[in-house]
Amino acid sequence: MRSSYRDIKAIVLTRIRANIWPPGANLPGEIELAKEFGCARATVNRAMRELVDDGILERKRKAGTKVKSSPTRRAQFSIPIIREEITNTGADYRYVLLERQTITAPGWLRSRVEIPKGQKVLHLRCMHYAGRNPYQFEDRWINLAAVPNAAEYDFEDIGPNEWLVREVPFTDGELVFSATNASSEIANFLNTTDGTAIFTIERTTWLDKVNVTYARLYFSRDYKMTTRL
Amino acid sequence: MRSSYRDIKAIVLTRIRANIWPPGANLPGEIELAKEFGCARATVNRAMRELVDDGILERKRKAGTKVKSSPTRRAQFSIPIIREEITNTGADYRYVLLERQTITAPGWLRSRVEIPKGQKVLHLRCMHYAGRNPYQFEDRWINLAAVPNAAEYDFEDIGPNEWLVREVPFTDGELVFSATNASSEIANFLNTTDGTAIFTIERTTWLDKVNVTYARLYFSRDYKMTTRL
DNA sequence: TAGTGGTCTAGACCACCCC
DNA sequence: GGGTGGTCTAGACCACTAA
Repeated sequence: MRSSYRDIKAIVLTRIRANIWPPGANLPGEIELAKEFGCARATVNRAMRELVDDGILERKRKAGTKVKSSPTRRAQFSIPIIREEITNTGADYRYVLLERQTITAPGWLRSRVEIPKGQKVLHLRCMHYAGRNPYQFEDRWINLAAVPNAAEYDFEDIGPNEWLVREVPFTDGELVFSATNASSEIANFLNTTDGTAIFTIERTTWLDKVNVTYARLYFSRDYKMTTRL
Repeated sequence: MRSSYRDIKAIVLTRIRANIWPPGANLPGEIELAKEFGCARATVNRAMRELVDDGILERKRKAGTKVKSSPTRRAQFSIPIIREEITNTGADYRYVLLERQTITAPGWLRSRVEIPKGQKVLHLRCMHYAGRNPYQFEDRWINLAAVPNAAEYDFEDIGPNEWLVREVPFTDGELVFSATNASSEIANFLNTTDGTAIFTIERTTWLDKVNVTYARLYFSRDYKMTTRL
């Protein structure tokens, strides 16, 4: 049996680990490798392209392929729908809308997401529970100019995140991870004490340069986000 | 000009956004799409494969291709070499080794990373600075059975992360993100007050099931990790 | 069991960019 | 200018799995 692109990836990785091709080294060209592995050039090409995706190799036309000198492995993760994240652990998911209010976009929000002055936004605050335990407090603003039908939806049964993901497409997004000391209000929602370190995600999404929504997600105490490389 | 795989990706995304193919909908098969776009099936295949990678589509043999019902976009990020992360901001990078000690792996570490009893590990504690400001406190353990030559390296000039990335290959890794209240010791290192919320990364890597290293990285106050979707 | 995606091939043309 | 990777093609066989 000839080599598949998976075989080739494995072989290349082995050689890199064995220091046959140390960081910074140039690899043979695709044609030569295809000859060595007894396969078509396209097969080698696919293997190499995936290794670039994985952050192992660098390629440039004419210059060739080399092992990245500092092999910064790329990690992939996905922000799951919170309902699924909770039910996957076996717990019951419960959602509560705390507040729903149409307001004029405040200055700090406008400066953050480039919303014009006077623009109306929908402000929502909600809690997500895993069984009896608070799981996440969500503080969210939705740009009503970008999502007019949000104004008619009550968000009593379905959280804004889940609703938006299903109803409103987006082209760009930003995620910011940080740690926050719980304010007394947030501590109260999350059933913990003032000042507790809270894992926080800020999420912003755009549809073709127009801001759709901005959210701050405060997770319960001891929440950890895990990723494999 | 015929369609390239990039064109096809763009068209498919447009149709999904225009609700021509709403979440959960089945797409035509590759052969049919190839006919529509006037290109080879392989070209369609590549476009579709990448959309699966991006978290937009799901595919199963025989069942066909459908739009993910909850389009969980996957985000990619790379953990940069800390030196580069700092010098990229224009600041000077400074590294200080605080402590270097060979010890028998403590129980909590063994249980976490499956190191046999009695195994020697190298324990390092270091600080990374951006200019005059503390940037990260690193608490690291290196499995000397997996990385014997770490015992002979002094780590005075190069941080363990950077050294390991260059010297020791790994096959698997785990990243855990969380928020921690600073202990008085960590607060001291990071020049902040007790209890400050600290963004924390735990990183574990293995080489073929053998643990290489485990590290806890405590970032300075207000550190944020940003990713685009 | 039949239909769909998964993969491979041999050949081709092209774009980029280092020398 | 010429070598390298980037992409596309037309055709083929295979593997999985829903029906």
